[in-house]
Amino acid sequence: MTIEEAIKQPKFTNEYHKLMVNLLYTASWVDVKHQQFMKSYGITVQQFNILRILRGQKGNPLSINCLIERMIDKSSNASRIVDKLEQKGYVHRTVCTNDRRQVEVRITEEGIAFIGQLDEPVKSLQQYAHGLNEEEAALMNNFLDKIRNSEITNK
Amino acid sequence: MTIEEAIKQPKFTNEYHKLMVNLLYTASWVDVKHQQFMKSYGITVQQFNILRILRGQKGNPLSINCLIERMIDKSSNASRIVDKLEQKGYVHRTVCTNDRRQVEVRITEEGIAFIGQLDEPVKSLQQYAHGLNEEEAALMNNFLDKIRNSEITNK
DNA sequence: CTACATTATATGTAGATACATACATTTGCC
DNA sequence: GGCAAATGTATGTATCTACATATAATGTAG
Repeated sequence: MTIEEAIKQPKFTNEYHKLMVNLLYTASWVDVKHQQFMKSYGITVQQFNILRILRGQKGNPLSINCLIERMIDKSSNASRIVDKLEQKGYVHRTVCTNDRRQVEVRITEEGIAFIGQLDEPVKSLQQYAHGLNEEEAALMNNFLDKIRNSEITNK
Repeated sequence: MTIEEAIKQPKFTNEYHKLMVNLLYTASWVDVKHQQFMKSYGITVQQFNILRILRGQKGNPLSINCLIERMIDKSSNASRIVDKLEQKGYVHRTVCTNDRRQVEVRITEEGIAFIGQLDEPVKSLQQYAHGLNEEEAALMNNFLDKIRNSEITNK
């Protein structure tokens, strides 16, 4: 299905207009797929991303601020997402002794076990990118970076 | 800024993994820009999109279902978005006489005047796509369509 | 025509979100 | 040390969202 069909709009003013719409539409489409997948495991996409970031730390903790820096959608309430993960027993909070304003968030054994069980099925989500070959994927990564960086030059 | 820098992740497992993350991150980035812009005019992105769809109808009404079909992010509560627009006086609802289940949503004169005043400033949002030349934009549109269509073949 | 399924929209509800603000702690300056 | 600014996190609030359900109108099988 082309983007024109997907949103029943026969034509766009130009290729750039179409690109903005297509980008937002496709990302929303991918996001919904991720949401549905995560929901079937009783977790949200944001919770999953934070768990994965923490696992990548190999036992080292991260503060809430560091988590925000690494999140795909920089949420203003990472604090409450961590709340949920803590309720589920997947992460653990401790006050940082060096700087008592900071909170050290660490993944628990349960968290590691839980996310580990998702590793295989999660790969299927990446398959969405496989409509492209590796060269095309690399090119598109390049384009996406360019879009974000065009801000300064254009305004 | 590369996607690696943007989310402080030094490397991805492969170009496809990176693409999924980059797509979600960049779309969220663009979306936030749109949100901020629309907010400065007292409207949400979703409300704006519906208004623009209705204006494109040249006076012909659209049902709620038709609106959903044309929305970029197919919302489950288009009904309530139309509520907000009606409260602002930008659209008008009437029951369809042929099928009394349907609601005919029409843009009002006030709605046309309101959205008309946004035409020029909205163009600046499209500028985000101008980090690419027209050929690259077309190629990327092609890639985005491919990503959505890879679903069937891959699962 | 009646009964039941389907369609179109609206609404109730729990949870998530953005934004502003609060609170505690640390930093830097005098 | 004392005090204002800055920082890191949490929380209050209104709004938004997804999902389930309600309501009403239409279609259809018998």
